[in-house]
Amino acid sequence: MQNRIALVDCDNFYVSCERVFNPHLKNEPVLVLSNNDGCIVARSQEAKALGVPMGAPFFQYQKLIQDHKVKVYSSNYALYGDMSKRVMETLKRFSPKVEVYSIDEAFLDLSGFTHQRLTEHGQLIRNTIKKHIGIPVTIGIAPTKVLAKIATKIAKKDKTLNGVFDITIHPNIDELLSIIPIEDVWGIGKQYTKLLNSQGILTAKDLKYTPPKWIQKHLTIVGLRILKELNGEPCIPLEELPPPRKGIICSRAFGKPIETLEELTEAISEYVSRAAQKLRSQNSAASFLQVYVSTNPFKAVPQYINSITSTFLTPTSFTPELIRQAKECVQQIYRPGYQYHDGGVSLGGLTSQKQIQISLFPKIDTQKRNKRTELMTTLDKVNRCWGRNTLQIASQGIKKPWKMNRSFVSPHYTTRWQEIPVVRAY
DNA sequence: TCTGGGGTCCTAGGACCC
DNA sequence: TCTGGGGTCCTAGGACCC
Repeated sequence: MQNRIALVDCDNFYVSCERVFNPHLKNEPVLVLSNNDGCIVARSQEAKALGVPMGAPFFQYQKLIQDHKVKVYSSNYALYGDMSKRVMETLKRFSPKVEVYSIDEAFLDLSGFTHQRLTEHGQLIRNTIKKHIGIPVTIGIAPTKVLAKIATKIAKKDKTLNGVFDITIHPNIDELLSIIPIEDVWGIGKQYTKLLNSQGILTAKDLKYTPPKWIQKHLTIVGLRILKELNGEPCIPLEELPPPRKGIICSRAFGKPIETLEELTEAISEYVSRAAQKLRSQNSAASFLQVYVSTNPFKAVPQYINSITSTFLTPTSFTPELIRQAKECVQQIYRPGYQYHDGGVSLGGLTSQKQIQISLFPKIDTQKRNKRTELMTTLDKVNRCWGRNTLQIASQGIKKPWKMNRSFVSPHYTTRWQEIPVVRAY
């Protein structure tokens, strides 16, 4: 059976999510910003056409934004995450094997559909997502993931394709590959582009015919897989069930610089609490925790960056215990006289909550642990239902002056009862 | 004033073991 | 006089992704 993979890629996903609930944004230039309104992370076609680059600092484009009346939004991950979930659920109707690759992309196994016209099937998927969720998508179909990525790229560029491109119906794939610059190939980043270009390898086609030995030597086995996939040989399997995360990070710039130990402790406690919740949601426990802090490298102030790791005797997912240990780290790491700009917590050495090594005094231990588990389960349930931090640990603070800035955030249309859009008939 | 956040995988090299 | 070799585990660093 021939291998057929479809990559379904949401167009300008964050912008599209905002547009679903605010039709006035249609055909207008729209931007979505990163946390703290720092960088531009999503752009509508109209904004791209104005020359706003991906990842650019927001403040550098203020003038252009005003001049062209560009609509700007802070990131609203609650909304995007929920919309993503809906898209993915709908996709699962079209193939029994779906890999949710990122918030806005999924690979579908369409190998069983080869007798059908896959382009038509793709159109059906596209129309259904648009109709049911309101999100526009582009679909690329190919024998391998790397080629499906390229097919999607082509479908985005060539408007006559109507958002769906099956690369296998093209009579000459090499011809297509010869106009794809090497840096547009999935898995080839900046450094590899530099290296490959220095060898005269400029396009996807060039890479396809480079000696595999040379590629493996310089681009490791990862590069070799890309080469094989370009040749139509599947090497990167579809993963339906994502394996549990091996580490969990919560790090973020503070809404304003922090100078006191108290505020730093609060902010780090908050980050720990969020990381712990992610940890429990995948039923893991952490065996060590790392705290890091840093000053603002873009500012002419005394610089200080430091991190510290602390391990647990028994892996844990109990927020108070994680926070207690993190607080000790903060105390060790904190130096007065600096303006702390950002900080983070990472949880590592993750093990399954069920496989935690039982201590020498199981009776006491098990009892205590069960109570803690119950407490955390309840806390997560309450917060899921009533909003984050309905229940929280005292050291996370109340006022939170360091909280991130989101000046242009849209309502949580789909995840908060109070913010559901209201339609009025006049 | 304002410059993102969260992940993965691979390799090389050192420590250690038998 | 002659001083091995293979395996595993861990970590740091470097590449990549969205």
